[in-house]
Order: sequence, then structure tokens, then C-alpha cells
Amino acid sequence: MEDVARAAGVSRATVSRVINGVRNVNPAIQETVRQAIAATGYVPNQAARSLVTRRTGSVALVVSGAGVEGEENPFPNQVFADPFFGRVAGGVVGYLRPLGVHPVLLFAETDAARAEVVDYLRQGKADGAILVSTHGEDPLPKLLVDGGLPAVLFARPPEPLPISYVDVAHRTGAKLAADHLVARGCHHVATISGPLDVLAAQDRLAGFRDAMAMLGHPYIPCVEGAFTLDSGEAAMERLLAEHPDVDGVFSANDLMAQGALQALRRHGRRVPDDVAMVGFDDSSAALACRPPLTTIRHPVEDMAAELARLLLAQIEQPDRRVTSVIFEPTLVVRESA
Amino acid sequence: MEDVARAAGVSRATVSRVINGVRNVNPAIQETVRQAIAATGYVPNQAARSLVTRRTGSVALVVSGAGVEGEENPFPNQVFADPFFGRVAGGVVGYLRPLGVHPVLLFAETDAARAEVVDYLRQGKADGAILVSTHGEDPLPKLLVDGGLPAVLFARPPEPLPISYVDVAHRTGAKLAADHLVARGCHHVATISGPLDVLAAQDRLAGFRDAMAMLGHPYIPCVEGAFTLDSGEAAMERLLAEHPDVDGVFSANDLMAQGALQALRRHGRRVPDDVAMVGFDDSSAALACRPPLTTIRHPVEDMAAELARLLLAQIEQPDRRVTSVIFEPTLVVRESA
DNA sequence: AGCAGTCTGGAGAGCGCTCTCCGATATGCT
DNA sequence: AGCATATCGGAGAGCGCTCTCCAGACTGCT
Repeated sequence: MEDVARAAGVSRATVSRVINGVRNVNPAIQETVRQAIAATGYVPNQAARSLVTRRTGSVALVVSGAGVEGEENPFPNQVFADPFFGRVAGGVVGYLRPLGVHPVLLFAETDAARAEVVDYLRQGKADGAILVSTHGEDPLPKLLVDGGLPAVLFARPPEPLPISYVDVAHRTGAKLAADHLVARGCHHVATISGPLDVLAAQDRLAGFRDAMAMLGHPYIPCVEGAFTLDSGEAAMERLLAEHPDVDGVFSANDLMAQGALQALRRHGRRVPDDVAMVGFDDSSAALACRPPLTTIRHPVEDMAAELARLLLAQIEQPDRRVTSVIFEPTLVVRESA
Repeated sequence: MEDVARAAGVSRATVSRVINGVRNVNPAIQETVRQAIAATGYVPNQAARSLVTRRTGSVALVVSGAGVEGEENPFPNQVFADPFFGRVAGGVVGYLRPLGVHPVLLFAETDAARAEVVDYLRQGKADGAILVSTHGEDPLPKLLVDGGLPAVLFARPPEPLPISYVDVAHRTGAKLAADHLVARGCHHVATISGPLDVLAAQDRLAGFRDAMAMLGHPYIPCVEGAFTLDSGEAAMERLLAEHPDVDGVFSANDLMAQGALQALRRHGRRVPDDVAMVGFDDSSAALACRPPLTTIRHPVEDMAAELARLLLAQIEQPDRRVTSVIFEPTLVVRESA
């Protein structure tokens, strides 16, 4: 930087001002400085910059609760198996990149890892954290809030916490599914729920039952799944065994719907003629299904982008009031219902 | 840090030595310092540390060539749709985390983005880069090498470049598939290749044809796919139309095999009885197939870990000789063949 | 006991930047 | 012309750490 200043015949301060576009600098001098920068091939040092600005220009993208507690898991990869996380990452990057902010990938499936995340932020390696929890009882949000560290959440925290988050209107989505199944003429409707310790799963189930009740169907059989392909297949098997006359199913996510479809095929049930199937998420699994899955789409990318925006705002002014933004899902009609 | 030093009655230098475990420090003093650290709740500032060590403790995990060149793509998410990338990320994190190194997620699908990656490293925001290219003509590796920036590659670069990489023995994998199909008694074997501008696709095709020739099958029909589900389905359609007697197929990746399986089902061909199918990658798609896919597994996580190791070595001693590590794939027999 | 050699803690100089002051120059007003 | 006011560049003090150098204490040898 000294070199640039010398080459341009100005002081370091002026070079700094040109680079950061702060205050007015004579356009002629600005041009001289730029040329000097180009000539010397100067690139500012991020560490030095961070040291004084107390900003790193990066945020932690934390996937929490990814593995089994206490289990040795050298390769925390199953997170990515669900394309959902990829969409989140895409949305976050889409928003942050134009601002020159970069996400650091962090996994926090054990208590030790969670402590590391807190340290990571404490040490100023990132300015804040975007949390994507895969299960309900994640202690990390509270740790972060208690530590006064800027953080935001994908999905509403199970216990009330002064933290900003985005979420989807699960109940509205479930209602969309209910309306569609009933409009199709389904009379024996059942549902495959997600793990009921997850808030989203609860909301989807409750929303579905409420909507169905409103439509004159007070009793909706339900089998609990685990948001996985296999659990969906197993749930459908049970549904078929216990309620052979089922002609419409709402699955709390696409992956389970895909599994359910496989079970239906094995039992010779045609979809959608014999049994109609509606999923949730509009993940890539929905397109991989045969027939392609009718599903509830939430704007994950937009939600993730909004989440990134909330975090940046929080970093900018830490004593800011927390907010939540709820997105409305939409029904995507394909062939399965 | 000053506070810690005062609290422990030592100098800053000693505190630093205790924290970094460098040189011998009197165990008694060490203990005092540790207690002082705990008492003051001190956390070292990463920026200050980086400023002098010229190390950030983070590496860039770059997904290159993720989107369509020149196309506006605010959400670069389709990368994650392929679970392969998730396994890479898992492997990298698995190796780096115990060393306190963290990966920063970077996308480089446009020239502008590629320049940003180079700048990112130049500015010292990361110590090096792990590149995962999705297509052959990626100019980024060369940019990095020319810039003298530490970088390593997943998969062999199309043009020779002084850069370390890991790869899988594609030909060996293809041979495994050929042996298996022939051993099953297939007589009319065809293959669905990947996009032939990708080296891996070329190798898998050539390896398969060579192995089949060695087994007495000199002519192997091939349809080129694009490593996607749909392209696999379309390729199988064409294969079925042009070679109705086909009874064994080697697909250059699992996703295409999954698509091919759907086409076969639609045509009423039983798998594996009428047509046997072997995929490549052992991705999660292989398990989602019905029947589950026999496929060639490469140890992606191990490869990614090794790649991370190579990068760290390179960062440690920049003038180090470049190396390549080739991993042997294995055959995973499931039900499709 | 005396000396070279080894070990350990402290002092202090930066690392490369930003940003607050300050002073110098240009501008607008009476 | 003379003053107050706005504008813009420079000087220099840190930001929080690491690490080299140095001095003092201690060891083992003759």
C-alpha cells in the first residue's frame, strides 16, 4: 500500500479512501491512485483490514444437528443428501455474493462442535451465523443468543428466543394440499407426517387436519415418518395395511412421498387414479418421482436470501429488534394428484 | 490479552506462547495463564493473528462451472442437486475440522466469479483453494496456478497443469462393470456415456469398451448423456429403439441409470431379468432406484480428505512438487445387475 | 569455582490497514 | 478585501497479536 501511495504521489490515507470509496477524493487523484494500484498489482490485505474494522466479510452457514449425538462421524455428509440444504446455500450465496460476503460452512452435530461454532464467532472469524437446524431441540440458537452473537434461524425456534428467523406458513401449505385432494374427489384421505418433535412436522399435520375438518373430513389417519425415503415407504405400507381404502395421501415432505409412491407401486395401486399423492417442499425428489409429484413449494431460495438480509441488518445494528418473516407456500400441480 | 498477562503476572509473549503451545513454558506458569484466560474469558482475535502469521485457517471450497455461462443465475443451487458435491464437502470437512481449518463456499460459474475467487485468495481471505469443476474447460485451475496460489483439483485437469489432484481410476471402474455384466451372462451390452467433453466420461467409455473387447465383445453401442436424470431416460429410450435386444447397460453415472431404469419400466422391461443395469458413483440416487442400483463406488470422502491434505501440504511448503493420487473404485452389487 | 552452553521469560518491533484529527486550500459571503 | 465555512489530503496513532532478540538463571563440565 505504501508502494501505491508513493507511485501515485499521495499518502496511504488517500489510497485507503479511494479503495473504500469513503469521503470525497478529487477525481483526478482518484484516477492516479487507481492506475498506481493497477501498476503495482496491489491487493489489500483482508486480515489487516479486519483488524481495524472488526468485520470479516464472512458469515457462518451452520448446519446444526446433522449427525447422531455422540457418534463418531468423520464425514458429515448426509445433510446434503436432502437437496433442501443445497437450495438454502444457493439462496444465501445468491444474496450475499453481490455484497462481497462469503459463507463459511460449519457443521454442529455434537456439543463440542457447537462450542466450536460459538468460538468461531467469538474469535471474529465470521461476523454472524445463519443456522439451519435439522431437529427441534438444538441448543445452539440459545448459546448464540446468550453469547450476544449475531445469528438468525431458518425456521421458528421451538422455544421462544429473541432471534430473527424466517419460516414458511406450514398450515397454509397443508391447507393447499387438503383443498386439492378434496377437490380431486378423494374420500379416504390419510397423511404421513414428519417426526413430531419437529415443529414444522407438527404444524403441517395440524394444518392438514384442520383444513380437512373444515372440508367435512373430521378423521384423518396419520402415520409418523422421519422425513426419509425409507420411512415414507414404511409409513405407506402401514397405511395400506390399516386403511386399504385410502385414495389420497398428504406426505409431509417429498422424500417420504417418493418412498410412499414406491410402496404403492409394489401394491399395484395406480397413482393418481387409485391413490393421489401430495408432497411438501418441491425438492428435486418431486421431479424424480414417477409420476412427478404434486407438491407444496416453499420459496426456499427467497427465504434463505431474506434470512441473509436479516443477519446482515443484525450485524449492522446489534441492538435491533428481532423480526420474523413468514413466506406463503404455493401448490405445484404435477401428475401424482 | 494484555488483561490476561496482567492477571497471570506474566508478559503478553508468555500468554501467546501458552496459547500456541510453542516453546517450553514452565508448567506452573502455564497453569496460571490458563486460569487467567478462563477468568477473563479471553478469546484471541483471529484477524490480528492472521495479520502476522499470514494464515487464515480457512480454505476456499470452489465449485466451478456450476451454471450456464453468461446466464443470469442468482441462485447457484443445482450443484447440490447432485449428492456428489455433498460427499466432497463432507470429506473435506471431515479432514479439515480436527485441524481447525474451515472451508468457505465459493461458486465460480462465470468469468467474473472466477476473478473474484483469485482475488479472494490474493487478499488472503483463504490460504488455498480446493476446486471441484463440473466441466472440462474450466479456466480457473490455470488462473490459480499462474497466480502462484495454492490450489488442488478434484479430478485430473484436461490440460496438463502443475497442480496436485486426486482422481478415481475410471477405467478400472468401467472394467469392473464390464466384468460383472459379462459374468451375469449379458450378450447385448450397451452404454450410456457422460458428456464427452468431460475427461471422466471419456475414460469411463474407453475403459468400458476396452474391457468389453477384452471379453470378446468388440462392438458396444453408446448413447451420450449429460449426467442428468432426464438425459439418462432419453438415452435409454434411444438405446431401446435402436437396439431392442439390449440386455445389459453400463451407465456412466447413477443419476442417468436412474432415468434409464424409469424408461425400462415404462417399456415393461424387468430389471435385472430382462436388462441388467450398472451405474457409477454409488451416489444416493443408487439407493433411491428401484431396484437398488448395482454401481461402481469411488471413495469420494476419502478422496476429498486426501485432497484437503494435499492442499494443506502445499500451503505449508509452496515450492513442493505437485502430486496426484488415484483411488481404486469398487463394485457394489445390489439388485439391478 | 569458573566457564561455556542451554533454557526460559520479557521487551518491543512490527504485520497492513483504517480513521480521527489537523492543517491547507478553495469557496461563498458581507 | 476579509472573514467564516466547506472541502480534501496528510500525519500518525493504534487495531491485537506473533516472534525475534536479549538477558538472566540454571545446568554440567573441566
